[in-house]
Amino acid sequence: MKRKGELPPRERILQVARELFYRDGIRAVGVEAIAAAAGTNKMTLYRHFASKDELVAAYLKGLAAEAESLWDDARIKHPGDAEQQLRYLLRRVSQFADECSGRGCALANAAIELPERAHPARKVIEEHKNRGRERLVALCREAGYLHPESLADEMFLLVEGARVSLQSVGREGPGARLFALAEGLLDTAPRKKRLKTA
Amino acid sequence: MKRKGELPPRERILQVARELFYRDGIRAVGVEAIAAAAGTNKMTLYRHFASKDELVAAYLKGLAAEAESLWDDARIKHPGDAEQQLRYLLRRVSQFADECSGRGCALANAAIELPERAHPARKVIEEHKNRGRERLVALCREAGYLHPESLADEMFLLVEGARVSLQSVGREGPGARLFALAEGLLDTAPRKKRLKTA
DNA sequence: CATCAATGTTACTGATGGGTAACATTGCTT
DNA sequence: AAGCAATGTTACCCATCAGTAACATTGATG
Repeated sequence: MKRKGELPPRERILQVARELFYRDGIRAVGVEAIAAAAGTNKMTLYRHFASKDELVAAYLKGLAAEAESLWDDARIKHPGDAEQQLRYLLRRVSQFADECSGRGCALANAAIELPERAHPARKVIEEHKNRGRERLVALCREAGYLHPESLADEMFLLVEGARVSLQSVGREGPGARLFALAEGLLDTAPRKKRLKTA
Repeated sequence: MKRKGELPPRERILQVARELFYRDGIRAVGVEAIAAAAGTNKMTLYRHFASKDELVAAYLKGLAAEAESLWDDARIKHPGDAEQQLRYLLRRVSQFADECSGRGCALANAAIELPERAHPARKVIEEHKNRGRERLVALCREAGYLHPESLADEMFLLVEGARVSLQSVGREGPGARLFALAEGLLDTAPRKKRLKTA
């Protein structure tokens, strides 16, 4: 049944999982619905994923990888300029918040839906968020800010808050100010004195 | 079966719902489990709540009411002093974030678990969060800040971000800085010139 | 053409979940 | 004691869901 021009079932399943898990919630979507929407069936799904939990973990891992490629984009667009990289990331994240249909961050949502410490998805989520925080601190430091950890955490909280609040106060809520607020931070946060290296 | 000294079944159910829904998630907890943990049974539960969805709405309404009593506390403790009220609220919220077992805001979590626009819980959540935002703006204005909406939204995002990030980066993460960051905001945000009224 | 791996199909299990019916019990009130 | 409302008990119905077994089909490769 392999029609040319079509992705293999595993990829189709992951793609559909992205849409359905994100839109309706992980617990609200059954594996059968995913298989059907992917043009395949439960049996094939279970040949590629050991369990629903593993499918969820794979789904989140794909999202995390994609999100982390943003950092590479930033480095490529503004090589050597940490502050511009920060602003670039900020722009992209704000833009996403504006387009994401009000469901916020899929990783954060999954963490809320799956509180069991042992769930395979939790490791993916925690590692992703922690890496993001560390990278943010590193960029803030590289950009010469005086208190990089504090500034990075503030931006982190603003971004997380903007995405989660989409669901309760909507796109017109406080999240709409994310870009302006965070850029204000970058503008006014204290920096090291620029010592002329020449 | 009404033993003296015990709360009536409705209250016991709501209390148990608070614990279980919050700890394990709404979709993860069945009504039967709640009834049993409340020392009663499904039939009695359904005599007090038309459906699980209504029980969820009632559970969240209770939480919202309790959270909103914080504003009254603040007004009583610091009457006429909007800035001190803000700092008081901030302290209480930070303290909660430190003690809440890492599951963050039950209202925000519920919004993530229940994306259906028609769910009776959504109205409770949205109204609660919007009221909170409005009250925050009002307090910031009353405290004489120059840009009350902007300042209020920034605090709102920090608080929401701190609570949601508990689940992915833990209590030692960026959320641990919530109090310091938000107080810094109150310290440095621009205010109207204090015109002597005397 | 023969083989073999990947996929499809159907049907099933066992568990759980929301919700209800019918009837028994309790305890307060008069 | 009688009555009544709230509660308890048991047994259901029906849907859904994760996961599996057994078997049929396809398609590319040799």
